[in-house]
Amino acid sequence: MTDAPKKENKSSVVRLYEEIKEMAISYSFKPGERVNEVELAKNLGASRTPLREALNRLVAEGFLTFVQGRGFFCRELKSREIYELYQMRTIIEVAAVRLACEQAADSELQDIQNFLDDRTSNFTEGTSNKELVAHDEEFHHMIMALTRNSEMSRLLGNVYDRIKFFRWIDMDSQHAKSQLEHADILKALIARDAESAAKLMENHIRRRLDQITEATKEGYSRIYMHS
Amino acid sequence: MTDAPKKENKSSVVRLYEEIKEMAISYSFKPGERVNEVELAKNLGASRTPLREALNRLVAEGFLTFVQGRGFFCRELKSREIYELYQMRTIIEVAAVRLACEQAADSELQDIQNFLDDRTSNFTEGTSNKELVAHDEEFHHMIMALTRNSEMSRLLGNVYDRIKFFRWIDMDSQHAKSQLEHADILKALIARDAESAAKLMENHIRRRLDQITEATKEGYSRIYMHS
DNA sequence: ACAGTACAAATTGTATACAATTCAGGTTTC
DNA sequence: GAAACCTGAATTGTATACAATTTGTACTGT
Repeated sequence: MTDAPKKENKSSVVRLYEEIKEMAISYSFKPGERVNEVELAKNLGASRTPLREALNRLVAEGFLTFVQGRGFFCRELKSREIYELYQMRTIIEVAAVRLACEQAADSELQDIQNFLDDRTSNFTEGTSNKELVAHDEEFHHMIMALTRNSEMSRLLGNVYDRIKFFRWIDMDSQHAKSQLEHADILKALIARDAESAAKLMENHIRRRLDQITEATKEGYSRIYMHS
Repeated sequence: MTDAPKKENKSSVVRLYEEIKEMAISYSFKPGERVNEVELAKNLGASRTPLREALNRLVAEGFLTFVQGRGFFCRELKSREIYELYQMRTIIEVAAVRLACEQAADSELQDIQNFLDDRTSNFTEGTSNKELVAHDEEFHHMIMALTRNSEMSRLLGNVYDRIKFFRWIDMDSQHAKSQLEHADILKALIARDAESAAKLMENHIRRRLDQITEATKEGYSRIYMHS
């Protein structure tokens, strides 16, 4: 029996939170744009009360900003913020891969190996960027799970969501190299070589950051980028 | 003149958020206890609408939990969660002190030196635990600020708030040793010795965690502690 | 032209009403 | 005696009403 037939009793707030979060991740709101509450409430089929509760959560998570008396706004596209988030991501994941090296069971590493093998064979030309990013993310989340630190996992999820838009743009010609790097990181983990696993992870992420800054400078999303 | 007569520009939501956050930090709500919305709203002089908006923010920040149809609850006192937060704190701060070593201006390090000197001379027997913790926190925030990473600063603030209750309990006989360790960390920073600064910071925090786990095991707050 | 102003429209801020759900208790049933 | 089951009270979930504030715009005087 699967999860399907269960009575769907998600509250409005949770549903709205998830839907609006998706919109924020993909920049359905334009950067800096004010969120019109009555309009959004009507579009999502709810009233302003649960809507504002959801918006307040998203403010706390860094997807929106809030100005007293003026309302909720989409976060800006600041390259500084992207940089900071990538720096944070690096720090967390490098530490995570070190912890994983000590704590992971052999079988867990084997699971990740299987996951990678499975995907490389199933890859086709038609795979979308979003799917590639999702796959990439899953690898990193699997490593993170080995730390047994749910707070850090949650944090990493938040960071990933906030930079996802840029990863979608950037994933074009990177997934092949990226997959090789994943394999290398895992190899170091299986060899229980924390030092080189950490180094590989650091370079892996730094390279992505370099690409992003390059891409934004070259105008991939110049329509949006402000500073 | 005190706070009363000035036109209070802050919205209800922001005021409620701050007040309830203080209550959550200090466990004015008992662990696991449900937050009664009408009662709390009455006590804080507002209606349920802005109250719930504030509560939703605090859920997103990890101070409260939310269960569909049952309402908002004070977070539990799980030693596992404390451990995870301390581990996260260690990772962030060790990385921060490394970054600070590269990036800080000499004058900024001198400022921190002055801050420490100032406080050691101003310390008296009557200083409360809360003040000592606040002073301790400020040192760490000053180091963090040297990374120029506002996202990491914000995160560290959240982590500190969530473990503050335990630091209050635990600060009793530690501040003297703690201050010496702060001086050592700063010395390593001034010498631009990232490796030893990182090592000192790691030990500094690990020792606190050891004390906390010890303290909780010995029953400092057995009234509260669940698992 | 342009800064300032007045005023209407749009929008946010908050209280309240009521529906939906959960909870507490006593009662019945086995 | 314990589990299942009612039923009214308490509590949460959400829509709506209206007050407070902000915004857009036409108008005014210089």
